[in-house]
Amino acid sequence: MTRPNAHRRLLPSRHQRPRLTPNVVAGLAERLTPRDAEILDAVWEHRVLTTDQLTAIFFPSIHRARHRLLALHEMRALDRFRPWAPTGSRPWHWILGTAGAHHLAAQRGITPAELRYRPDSASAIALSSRLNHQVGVNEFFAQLHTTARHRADGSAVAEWWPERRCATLWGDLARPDAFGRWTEPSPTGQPDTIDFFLEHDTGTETLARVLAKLDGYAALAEATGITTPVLFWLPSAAREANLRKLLTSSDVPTATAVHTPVTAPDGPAGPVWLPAGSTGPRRPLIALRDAWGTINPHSEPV
DNA sequence: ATCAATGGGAGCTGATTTAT
DNA sequence: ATAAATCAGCTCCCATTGAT
Repeated sequence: MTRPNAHRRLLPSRHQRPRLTPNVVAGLAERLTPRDAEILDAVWEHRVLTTDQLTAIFFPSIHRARHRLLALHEMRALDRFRPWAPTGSRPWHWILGTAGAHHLAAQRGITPAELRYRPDSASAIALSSRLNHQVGVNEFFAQLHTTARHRADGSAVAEWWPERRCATLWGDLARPDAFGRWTEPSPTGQPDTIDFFLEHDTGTETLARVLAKLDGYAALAEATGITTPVLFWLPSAAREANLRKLLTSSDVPTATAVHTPVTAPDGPAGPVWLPAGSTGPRRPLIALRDAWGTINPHSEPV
């Protein structure tokens, strides 16, 4: 009963997962590691994370990630789906499972109902037209985690607030895809930090509509007294060039980058950012602070 | 001593591309 | 048209490591 791997002999696993009884939920509490709990939390907060993304954030190797995620799946802590792909295969996409929701609620000291978890609404993302967008946003932060892990110098994703949390706080004015805080060590000893709002662009909105969001960000900056730069993470060089033509005047600091593997091989932490009004060279994420002068450094959001 | 996590090998599935 | 090669990703298995 206490051997987590014993049940793995039972195949096919999909049909052998236990029903959700109080016993299952209680058993989960004994078998989940602290990292497992973080995974459940992340999958709930960010709706859906792929095997690669969870590996980047939590695991030392893809091999171990698959191993543990499968175990969590069989415990009903996680659910998963695999989007159809025109060519080749896609990784598993992981979402919170019913037993995982119970555990997460207990961990937070609330009831499952208060968590507002519904299995069908959680899995709705699988068929949602926003799946690619959500996965893209999460990929941005997964790549930051990869950079931090690879450097092992103290660089870190200090904050990663999902769209839902941002909307709760500021939704009447602006609805960023995420709020983030990235830190890197500096020679002074005091770490460098940059706060940002992410606008992950998949090219489906008109540029006029994208641009119109900046009014909301300006209003938000005025309301809170904190100016937080907006980063546009774009799918193609053409899209970026067209947007930059329109970004010439703005009350909010902005920067753009193109997120193809060729243009951003090192992810968003690398020298890919071009501040609005600048002609180059492209700067690393951390260097954007200097690009706009000192905008209330180290200020707390909210 | 025990048990979970890790690292890596081997083999499987499902899909496409290339060769016969 | 059929078979073989190829590819990404997942699972099974075993030896080792690490924490308690």
